[in-house]
Amino acid sequence: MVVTVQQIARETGLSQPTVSQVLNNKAQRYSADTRQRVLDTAERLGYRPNSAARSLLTGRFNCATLLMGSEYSHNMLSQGLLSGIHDELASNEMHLTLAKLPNELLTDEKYVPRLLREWTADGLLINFNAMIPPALIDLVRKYQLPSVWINSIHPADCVHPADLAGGRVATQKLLDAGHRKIGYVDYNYGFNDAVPPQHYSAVDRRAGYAQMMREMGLTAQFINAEVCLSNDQRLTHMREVLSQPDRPTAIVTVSITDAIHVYVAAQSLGLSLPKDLSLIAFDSEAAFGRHLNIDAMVVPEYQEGREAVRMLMAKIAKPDETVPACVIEMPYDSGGTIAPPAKPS
Amino acid sequence: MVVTVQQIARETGLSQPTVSQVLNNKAQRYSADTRQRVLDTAERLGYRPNSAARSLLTGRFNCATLLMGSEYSHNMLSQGLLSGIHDELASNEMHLTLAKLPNELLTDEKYVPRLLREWTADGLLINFNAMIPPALIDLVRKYQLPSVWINSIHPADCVHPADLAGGRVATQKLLDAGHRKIGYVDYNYGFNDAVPPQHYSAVDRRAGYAQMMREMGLTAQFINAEVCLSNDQRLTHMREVLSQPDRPTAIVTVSITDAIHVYVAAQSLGLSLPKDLSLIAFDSEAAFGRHLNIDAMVVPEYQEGREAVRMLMAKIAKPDETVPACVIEMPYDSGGTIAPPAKPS
DNA sequence: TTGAAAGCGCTAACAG
DNA sequence: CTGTTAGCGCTTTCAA
Repeated sequence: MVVTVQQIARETGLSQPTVSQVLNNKAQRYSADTRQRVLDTAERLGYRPNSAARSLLTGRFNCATLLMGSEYSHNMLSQGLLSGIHDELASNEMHLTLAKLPNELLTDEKYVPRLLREWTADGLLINFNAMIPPALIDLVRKYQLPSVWINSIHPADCVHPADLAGGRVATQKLLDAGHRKIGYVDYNYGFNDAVPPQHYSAVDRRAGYAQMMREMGLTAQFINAEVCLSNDQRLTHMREVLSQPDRPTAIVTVSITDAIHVYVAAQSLGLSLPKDLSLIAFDSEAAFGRHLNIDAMVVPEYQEGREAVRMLMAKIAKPDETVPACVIEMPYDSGGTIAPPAKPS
Repeated sequence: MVVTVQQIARETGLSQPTVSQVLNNKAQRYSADTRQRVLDTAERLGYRPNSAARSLLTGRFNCATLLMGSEYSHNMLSQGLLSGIHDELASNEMHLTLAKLPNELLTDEKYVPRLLREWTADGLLINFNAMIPPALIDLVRKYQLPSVWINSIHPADCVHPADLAGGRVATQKLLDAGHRKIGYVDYNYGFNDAVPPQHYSAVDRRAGYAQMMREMGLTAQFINAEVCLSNDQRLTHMREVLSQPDRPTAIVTVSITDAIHVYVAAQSLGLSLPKDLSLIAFDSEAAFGRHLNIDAMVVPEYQEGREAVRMLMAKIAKPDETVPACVIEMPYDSGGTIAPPAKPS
């Protein structure tokens, strides 16, 4: 059935450690003949090293676990982040296991997924976008595994985008084009019974916008609602906003969803972008330019993933040292939706 | 450092196997006192079983590997699929490792990721949406690991949505509402230099639409282009189509991206949905209703994931038996974009 | 240049 | 009820 080193040893008439040595490329000291014989039979039999046996011996799993929340809004596991994590792990000869933390943990503190109950990985990447349950933090500490927080702010050992700076830059782009009446759209903002609660990124992006406007002596105009609106309600609301005589000439949105609503509302009012309205959104790498071309501050997911793994590798090497928080700038990508305002205000 | 059964044995003065037995809940035959002592010290020391040691002994890794292409268009790893796979694995006390197959494999046949070179998982889930490289198929056969194909059609051991039936149902919905001039939009269709080549799903969805139209004695109207258009070009093209006097009164789109283009183009022409135009799209679970409310045939990703794992578990149990292909119906979800045509044609 | 011996952490068999 | 013995597949000494 499964081919072991032992079998190759028998087959070749060599000792089991000899085969092991040859297969691991160590010790060029073996005779060319022996080496060839071993490699040939290994190939012929389809030998594959048993990672469990090696782990047991080395004490390393060559594996990191990505821990995520189980609700869509909690994890938003993006293609880019996953790719970045995967690629950087791969370049360290490590692989990735996935653990979704079910809602049970949030309520029933007893529940812990097997991946965490057992000793399976060398490190932990924690991607909880919002509402990190305190039980999780305890668990991580108790688990004593090198870990890095992704997309959340901690004193150290974390990586996240520069959302505040992103908010500033987005606003700056519109200011540079000559806009003064700039609105900020986040239809998920503000209502307390929101599920999930606001993530820091939404708060920071908004704050970046507000800062920039204040510094320029301009009035911030927040466009949102007190309650959670449906897509259609948002479109209607947005149409109302854009129908006002003193409507904003440019808009920043916290997400691509909001941006699409602005885009569609504008179209239906006969406003064309960017001639009559400028628009810039925060967007993920994977979604950028996918549906519509919209200027965006792009969440640097891939780089985040790579950076997180680099930090994790450092922590695995020196478990007792903390790594300083890593804040990654958001690049700006043009989508052709920014132009000077029609009539200078 | 790392706590082992051995240490608990020393700590409690018991033998190492005794501790092991107690921890594994087997053998209630131990004295209550002993059991308590073991469990307490295990808890106190923060004991965690070493999965490698167990794997070595049992010959099972309690783990499945999800194999994906590394290009966006190749994998489209959706939230739903991942969740389904994860949850079904979890309910079998298994976990998930991820392996992205880099482009090297497509060209350099020598390259194989470590996860496949080594003996690490009990089974393989293969999610290659398009262009499965022949080398991969060989590799899978050579690897002799129980495996299930996701989102691709094979004689057996595969799970995929019923795209053809989906195309028929989508068209039927519009027919039922009274439409006769029904267009089909797929801007990625038709040009040969397309990257990636057409996935079967696009072909089947289109074929389902065409079948239905033919059966009703109606003329199919395919809306696409000979070359790959940008988002803006698609919008322009769509506007032209919808400006014709004999424009379709209803549209099926192969993807949500195309649907958004139709939606926006319609809005900009002053056509409101569903009054002036009905629209139904194929959409993923994760994206449904996310940006805009649009009627959709929803790709049953979560269920696919669960089904794939169920099949895999069966194959792991009986590696020599094949499992019949599993085709999953696509549910229809209303988004409020279907209504009878304005003037009955 | 190769083989023998030991042991990683754990479970399963059997003996007491 | 509990301890002893053995061994999973592999790597790492160390001896020959």
